[in-house]
Amino acid sequence: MRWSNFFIPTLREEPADAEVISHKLLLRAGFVRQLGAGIYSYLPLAQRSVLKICEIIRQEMSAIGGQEFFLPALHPAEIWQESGRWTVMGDNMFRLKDRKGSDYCLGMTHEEIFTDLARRELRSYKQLPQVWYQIQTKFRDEPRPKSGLLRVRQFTMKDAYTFDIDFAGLDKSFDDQRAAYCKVYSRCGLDFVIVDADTGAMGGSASNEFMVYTNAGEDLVASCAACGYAANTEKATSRIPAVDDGSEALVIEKFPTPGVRTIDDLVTFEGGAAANKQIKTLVYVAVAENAKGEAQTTPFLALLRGDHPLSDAKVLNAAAKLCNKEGFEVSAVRPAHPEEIHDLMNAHAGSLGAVSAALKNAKLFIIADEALRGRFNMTTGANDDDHHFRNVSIERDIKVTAWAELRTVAEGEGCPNCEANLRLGKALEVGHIFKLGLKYSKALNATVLNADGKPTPLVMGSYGIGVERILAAAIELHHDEAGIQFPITIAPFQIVVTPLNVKDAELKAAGESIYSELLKAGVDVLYDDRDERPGVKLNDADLVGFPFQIRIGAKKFKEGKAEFYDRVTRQSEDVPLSEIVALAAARIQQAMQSLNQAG
RNA sequence: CGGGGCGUAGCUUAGCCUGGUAGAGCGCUCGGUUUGGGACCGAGAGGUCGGAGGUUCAAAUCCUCUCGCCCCGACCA
Repeated sequence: MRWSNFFIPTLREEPADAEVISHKLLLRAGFVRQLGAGIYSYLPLAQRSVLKICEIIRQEMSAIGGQEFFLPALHPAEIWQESGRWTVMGDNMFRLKDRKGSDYCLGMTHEEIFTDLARRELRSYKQLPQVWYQIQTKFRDEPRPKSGLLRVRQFTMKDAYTFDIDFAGLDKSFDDQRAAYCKVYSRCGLDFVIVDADTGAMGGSASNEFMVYTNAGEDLVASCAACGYAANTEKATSRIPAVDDGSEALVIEKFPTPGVRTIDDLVTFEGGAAANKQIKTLVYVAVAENAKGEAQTTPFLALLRGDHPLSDAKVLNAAAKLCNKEGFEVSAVRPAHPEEIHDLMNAHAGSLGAVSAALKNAKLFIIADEALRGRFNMTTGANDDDHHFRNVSIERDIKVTAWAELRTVAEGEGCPNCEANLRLGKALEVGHIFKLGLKYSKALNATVLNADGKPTPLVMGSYGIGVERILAAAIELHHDEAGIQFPITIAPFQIVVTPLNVKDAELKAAGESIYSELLKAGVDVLYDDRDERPGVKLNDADLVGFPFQIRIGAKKFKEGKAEFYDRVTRQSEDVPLSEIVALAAARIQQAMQSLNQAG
């Protein structure tokens, strides 16, 4: 490919609309252009990378017996109504009508369509297992598209579905997919962690998310490099050192704390207490709804160690267990309003506490964090403005309704499964695999005859990879101030050959010859034959992120040499012209192998 | 859906408060010089100021409505 005829509209200036790095670089390096919110056109460079990612996926799917399909993106409503997800998917589903007024949608996933095919065509357990997949465009009407290719309304997904006769078969299929996913991400140059995840609207018994640590991510993940533990912070737990409370529980004592409103205030207050010796008392309200949409609220207290942050997700779970009433289900929790707090507690935020003797309402639910279990000689509010208690002994002085994990884990705390420490950070979901079980086969009545001749529902799994997210995540992970540093397996080209001045006939001829020899050697090469200044060509090449460059300049050429440049180290080495093609081919092969054999 | 911001040439933007000829840099075209990290000289092309309505002698500028985009939150297989 010759650069002069290849469409690479690089931008010198940063596009105003882009925020995250991958978005900026994809625009600047000429990979994508935006058509609308969350809708992007992939230009030739992006398409080349996407196709390479797809090819890696295909290889790994084939390796575990996957068969590629191509199913419709346009679906009649009936099949979604049959599974019940026509309503479950709500506003996230793009819907439309045909000329006759019949309802259709654009597929946001393909469980229904694959299951429909399976129920029509699969007859016998002897045909199982089946591993079916496709690489398809998905449509989701995201409430808030953002961050370039990271959260969009139209995107490419590899979605696979497995059909087994029993759950043991599903376990095997799931493990195969999981292993294949590890290979796919490793080959694409992504560091990832696997977390246990909620099955959400997909249903089913187990699921894993494949996450890449990047600040552009939307989830907070805690993980342990030593043992592989990883969890969303909505679920993650950790080991923390015990706090020494002294040898014996002292007598509880009320004392004045004028002006003290916060944990920090009390730390510095004369006669106060360290944050980890305080009990933080938060007033929350659980909101429950019944099927008619009627709402009920239940106030409760959440207790935490003074220096521990509350996890919204964890407190919601804990409250849901406690506050569900006949026909009502807790759907949300919120902090109580200041008036509500005063009505409940007789004091304002800053002087609140859960000590039974000072509680206005003795029946108030109290959920305490596990980190407080067994603690004594602690300090907390007295439910009397400007007063606190010291020497509070949790089990003696507070009537805890329920103990629960309420706190959010923090960077560097101990892994719950081993002796190492947790890493905490924002992460991006690049894949999600589910053990669906019987959910869809039952809903759609997809059965085969088992060995006893009885109809048995198919046991299913479903497995998704966000293709463009791999591209964007690779850029988030691999870039510098000059541009992208592509993992060679998914780079649009493996190498660019750059004569620094094409008006110099000798340089041009050398470039042409190296280019054609690399082509002959099977290298994926771009030839920069543009009549541009050297600075433009070199900056463009760094921006686009080709892993290697061969630079042919007048000075070195006179010595019979050209330069072999490595995008990551940004170092070049002088190589005799007669050897440079062989060297480049060897380096490229080496780089490809080291990624392809990773994981 | 709540909060905030922004729509002016292909890109980045000034002008808007205080109404009066729409400007710059980059990019683009032509000619010349130049060629190792986004050159220089000269000449040029390119703008319904997101859209509609209103106020006014006069609207990019003020008012109303509307569409679109970005960010934060809610939401999110």
